Amino acid sequence: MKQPEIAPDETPKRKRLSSTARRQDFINQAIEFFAEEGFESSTRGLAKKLGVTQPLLYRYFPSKDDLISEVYDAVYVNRWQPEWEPLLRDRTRPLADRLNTFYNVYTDVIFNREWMRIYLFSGLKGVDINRRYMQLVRQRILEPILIEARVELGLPDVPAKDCEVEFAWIMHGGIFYYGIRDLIYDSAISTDKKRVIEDAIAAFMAGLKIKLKREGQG
Amino acid sequence: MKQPEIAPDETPKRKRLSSTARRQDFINQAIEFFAEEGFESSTRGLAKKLGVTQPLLYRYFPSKDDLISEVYDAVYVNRWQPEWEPLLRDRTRPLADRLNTFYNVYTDVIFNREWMRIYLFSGLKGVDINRRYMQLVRQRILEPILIEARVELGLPDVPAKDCEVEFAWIMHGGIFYYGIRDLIYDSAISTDKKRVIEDAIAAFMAGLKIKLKREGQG
DNA sequence: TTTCTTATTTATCGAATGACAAATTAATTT
DNA sequence: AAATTAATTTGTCATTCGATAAATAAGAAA
Repeated sequence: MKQPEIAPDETPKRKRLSSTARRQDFINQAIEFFAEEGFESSTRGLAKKLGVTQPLLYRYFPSKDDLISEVYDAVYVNRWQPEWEPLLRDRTRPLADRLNTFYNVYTDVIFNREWMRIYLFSGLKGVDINRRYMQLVRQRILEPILIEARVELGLPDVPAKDCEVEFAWIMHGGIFYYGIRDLIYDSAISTDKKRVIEDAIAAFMAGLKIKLKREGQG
Repeated sequence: MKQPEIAPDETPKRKRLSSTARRQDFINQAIEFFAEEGFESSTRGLAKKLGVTQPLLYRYFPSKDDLISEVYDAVYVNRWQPEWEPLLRDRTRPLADRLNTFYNVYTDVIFNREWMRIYLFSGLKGVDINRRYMQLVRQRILEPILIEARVELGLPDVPAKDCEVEFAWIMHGGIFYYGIRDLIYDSAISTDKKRVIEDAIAAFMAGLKIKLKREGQG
């Protein structure tokens, strides 16, 4: 099939974007690209996806690693919502309700192929941003939850013990791993996220109640 | 510094191993190597670790991918212990006891850096052996557990519902994610694995009891 | 229009990669 | 000891990689 010579304007002109717009576009598409192909994938492959030549990337980022750092920031830092934290501390609602709301909105953000794969790839690379992210989860999510639980059970308002944090991690990790099964392995059975979260939280609350009261006695 | 000419025997002679021994050694060290460096790492890097030249690898494996397949088999297939399954079905013991024993011995096998990293790397590559492994866990571990739970609670012995399997996955995933935090992210708090497992199982059993009885009524 | 700036491409470099062929050397067989 | 077999190394090739320098072209300023 010959290309009909109708439109002489069809010659692909170079698009020129403003520096900042182009840069942001590069980062956004780099997230998709590296999430799918891994960080070891080539800058040429990324350039192809972007529809530009490979050296152009180096006009915007000094090196591949610098670009990757920006990808981390865009995924880990920018998508964290500060309103999650007060939500968990809203004592006008039962804690179980708050937890359900939180984990539904939280997983709305992180349960997508991009986020999950970037998280796993960067974790395997040993980048310290992952460790910092887990500290964030611990301090801003899990420890507040444990304090709220004590308060709701009428127990003294003391900081959470390590083994309690570990217990909260089990619930959090269980929910997280559901996302991995769904988005990385395509192996989730139920697609009813809300229901899965509900059951996970119910078990956590039941288990925590027993655990805290037993500790209170011993 | 000159090398002192004391020992003329010191000249590094080539070691010659039997074909099968060499092959097995290659696979074992390839597990370590790829677990640490990722499957994208070079065959030259592996050869250096092995103390041989890179082309020798091609005497034993037709291609890099073939070697990687053998690594999968060695990790996923060979380390699975068939005795785990009857252990879960031993009705002379309370189910909670059986679960504790099982998860302690199971995690003795999979909670090591090699296993965990190979699992995550291959999962991200989308190799189907991961999906098959998860099916194995579901059919040989989780579904049997759910049947045993029904029996112990005096409920009718019917196959597990999807949402029950999902609930069992939450516990399993919670324990699994504890391993990831410990071995991949160095972020586990408690190193008392036994205790963490105990709490996870207690919450699961408490939650399941409620869940099954409620289902039995509705 | 002409000049100037800068976004983008072309061309290329040196290093690293998977893979193969041929030469070498150790062990086994005769 | 000589001959044969097989394990291992040396040498190399074609690609691909991240990165840089120089050339080109689009848009803004004059």
